Amino acid sequence: MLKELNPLLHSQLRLAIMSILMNCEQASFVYIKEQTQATAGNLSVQLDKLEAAGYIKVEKSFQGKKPLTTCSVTDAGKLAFEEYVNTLRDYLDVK
Amino acid sequence: MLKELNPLLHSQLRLAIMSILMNCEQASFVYIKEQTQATAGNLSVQLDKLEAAGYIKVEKSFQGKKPLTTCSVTDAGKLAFEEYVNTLRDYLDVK
DNA sequence: AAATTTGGTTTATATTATAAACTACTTTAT
DNA sequence: ATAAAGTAGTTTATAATATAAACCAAATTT
Repeated sequence: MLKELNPLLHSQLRLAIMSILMNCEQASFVYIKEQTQATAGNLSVQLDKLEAAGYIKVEKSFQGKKPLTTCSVTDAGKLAFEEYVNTLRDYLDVK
Repeated sequence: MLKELNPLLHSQLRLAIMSILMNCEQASFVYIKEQTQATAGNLSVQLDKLEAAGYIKVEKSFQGKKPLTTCSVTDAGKLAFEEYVNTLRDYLDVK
C-alpha cells in the first residue's frame, strides 16, 4: 500500500524551491524566482507556506538600499524532504 | 532550470493509479480502489482524466451479473510516466 | 518630476482534488 | 414478495490549492 505524499511538498513550485535549497546553503527570493520561473506573488505565497511549516527559514534584510529576502532549509525541512523522496520512490520504481 | 512536471501525473491519486498499472497488465476498478484507499467517486474522476489524456484504457464488462471495469496503461501512458519520472529525478536528486 | 524598475505582499480568481449524493442493479433477510 | 443492505460505479457540489492580477514602497532612470 502506498503511503501518503506530504501534500506540502507535493507541489511543483514548493518542490522546486526545496530542491534548490537542498543544494545550497541559502538562496535569495530573486534567485529562486529566476530559477523556478515563478511569478513573485506565487513565490511569496509558497515561501510563506514552507516557512509556516518550519521547512525553511526566511530572513529579510537590506543589500544597500534594496530589500533582500534570503531563504534556507531547516533541519525539519531536510527531514521532510528526505521522507518525501523515499515515499515517492515507491510510486516511481516500477518493478 | 527545472522542467515542468506533467500536471496530469503530478497528483497523488493519479500517480498511484499509474504506478499500479505500470506494474501489472491490467487492474480492476475495485482493486485500484482498495490499493489506493480512494473513494469511488474520486477514483472514477481521476480514471476519466487519465483516459481522456490517452494514458490508460478503460474497459467495461460484466463479471457474472456485476459490472467490471478494467484498466490498463497505454503506450502513451508508459511514455508519459517515464518522462515524468525522469523530470522528477532532477527535483529529487540532491547533489 | 514623471515613468520605470526592483522587490516584494495581498487579494481575487481559476484550477484541481475530494467528498457527498445519487443511480442501477444484486444479494440477503423477513 | 418485498424491504434492507451491499456492490460498482457516476455525477455534482464543495473544499482546497495554485496562480495571477493588482497593489505598495522605495529606488533608479529619463
